Amino acid sequence: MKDIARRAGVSESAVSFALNDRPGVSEITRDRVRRVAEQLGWRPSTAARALSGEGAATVGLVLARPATTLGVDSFFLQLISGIQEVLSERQLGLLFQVVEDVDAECAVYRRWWAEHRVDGVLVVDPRTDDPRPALLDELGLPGVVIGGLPEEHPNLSQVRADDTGAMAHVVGRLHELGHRRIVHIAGLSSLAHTDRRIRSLRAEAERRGLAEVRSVPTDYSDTQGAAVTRRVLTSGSRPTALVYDNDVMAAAGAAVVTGLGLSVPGDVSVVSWEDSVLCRMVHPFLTALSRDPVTFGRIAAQELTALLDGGAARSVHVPLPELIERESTAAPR
Amino acid sequence: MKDIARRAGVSESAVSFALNDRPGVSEITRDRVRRVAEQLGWRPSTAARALSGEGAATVGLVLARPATTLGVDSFFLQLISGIQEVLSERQLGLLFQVVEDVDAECAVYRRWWAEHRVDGVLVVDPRTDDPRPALLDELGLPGVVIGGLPEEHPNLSQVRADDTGAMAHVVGRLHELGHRRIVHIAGLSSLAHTDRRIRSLRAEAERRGLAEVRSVPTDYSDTQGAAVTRRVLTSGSRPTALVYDNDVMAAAGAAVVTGLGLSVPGDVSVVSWEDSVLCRMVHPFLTALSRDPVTFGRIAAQELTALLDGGAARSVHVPLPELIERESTAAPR
DNA sequence: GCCCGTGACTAAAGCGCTTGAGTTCAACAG
DNA sequence: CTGTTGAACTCAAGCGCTTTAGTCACGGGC
Repeated sequence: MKDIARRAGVSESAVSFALNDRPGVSEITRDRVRRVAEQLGWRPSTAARALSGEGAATVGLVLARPATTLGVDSFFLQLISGIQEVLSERQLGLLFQVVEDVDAECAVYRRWWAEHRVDGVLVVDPRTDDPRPALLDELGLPGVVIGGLPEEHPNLSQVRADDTGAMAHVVGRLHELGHRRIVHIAGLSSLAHTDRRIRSLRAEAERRGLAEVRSVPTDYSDTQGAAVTRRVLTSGSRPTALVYDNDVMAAAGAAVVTGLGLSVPGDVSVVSWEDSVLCRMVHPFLTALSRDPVTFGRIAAQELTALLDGGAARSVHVPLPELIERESTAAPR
Repeated sequence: MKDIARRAGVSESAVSFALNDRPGVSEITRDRVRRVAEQLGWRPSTAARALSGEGAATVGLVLARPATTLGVDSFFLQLISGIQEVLSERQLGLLFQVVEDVDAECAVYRRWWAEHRVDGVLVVDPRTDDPRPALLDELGLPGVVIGGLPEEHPNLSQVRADDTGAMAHVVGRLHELGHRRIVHIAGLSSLAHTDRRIRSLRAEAERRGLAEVRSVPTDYSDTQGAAVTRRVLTSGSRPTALVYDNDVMAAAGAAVVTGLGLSVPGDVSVVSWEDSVLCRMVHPFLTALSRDPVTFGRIAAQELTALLDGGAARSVHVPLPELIERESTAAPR
């Protein structure tokens, strides 16, 4: 900037004003300064900016998952890609970290905030009893929760997926087909959306007078998905429809169904709460709820930038996922 | 730091020395300062550090892929998780960005470096004719290439996968089983490792006197994997073994094989150059090369920190992937 | 002709840390 | 007892930018 000032024949402050579209310089000087800056290939040093109170021009995202559980998930990279679309428009960086558990995640937030590394964070995988909102409050760190907590929160924005609506839709469709015994092979019970889905299922079943409907939580792995499937199909009165909380379990589960000599969808219908190549890769092709993680990310990032611009926290909803009916659902025989 | 200095009764510089394990303070003052700092919950401001010449304590990683191609890939999150293990030990942040293409990637490097946002970068998906090494050279930006370029490079470290060895192993095993007509359904031909695998295949086939062996490049998608599989199986003399450059294509391909009324592995053996849940989810289970992306990332991050510490650039190799033989490979009928 | 207001621009402090050039003082050799 | 050394510590500048409190000149109203 000193160079620019010299070459443009003005003071450093004038350069700062000119380059930041602040009043205090005439249009013609502004232009001159801009040209010189361009010519010199000047870029603001984020460090200096951050130091003089502007914030770090960076948002943080930490993913709390053991290394082994990673990579089952196509959801995340797409989410991030949506986030980036918005962030890069505003020249915001994304500081990313993966850690083992929520405690470590909290520690990361503390550190980032103390070191002035981020201006705000995107919180994923909200939990039923989540320590993070309180922490962000305590720190005063702006954040948006991707997925939605059970309650509203005065300082955090939330991007909510309508799990209740989606569940009602799925159950409705299955009921319509004639299913009355449905088992929901759920994900981690510590996650808020798992809990939400389980409750919604119960509520919807009640509303429709379906007695034999229940949820079984798992860890999302193909192994548990398969194990639970085997168990529910071989004990008690057999369900005619299975709803899986992700694609991997659905695929593994469908394989178990056929392995037991039953047919999909003849004997058992299968629905995956996540669409991916996998659903079109196993036979029969799996009926799936298709969410749009890219849009999800985009919205979340927008909310965060709004928050950083001083906007008030709020809750927004992403569009209801669409149920793509493929070959794995039909009326029960 | 001013506060710490005051409370500990020393100058700010003494505090700096004490906290950074630099000589110039007695052990007893150092301890005192440390205690006060601890008590005050002090954390260095990265911005200030960066500004006074210390670097940004951050490394960059940009992924150049169109949004749609993302998420097919379990490789990346695992890679990143390995990277993080090493980075977080050293309190280094990871600045992450996904962009559409390599040009955009180059622009990001320029910006990051000009803005002093990163100290070094991890370069993924090296290409046959890659503009990035030259750029990093021009900028003087330290980098390590994950995957390995065709040639060595004076300033960039490389973490190389032994594609040649792996290919030799796969072909050797198939030959041993009695296969003589092998088709390699490769990935993007612009990627260096694709080229390497194609060459290795040719070389190994020549060495073993196998005439009917070839590679067909694709875009890694299940669609192209399926299409190419159909083509090679229905035209000319039918291969007895197919080697796919990723798991998604292998699974899609295997489905096509059975769809054509052929049996896996009776008529056609299938090998996937990537292991994942998917390989144990389709029937028959797929024989796969099992790499370890976490280790890969860990090694890459280590090389980068070495480089940042002033070490010389060098090439290291990751362990040879293991061929996990499942149900999709056998002697041809 | 004087005063004030205003728009254009400058001077200088400050953000939190590092660092090289001092300063002080105790210990020790001569 | 003096001179020297070196360890322990302080001073102050500087990193690149923002920002507040100016300065300065010009024009218009009285």
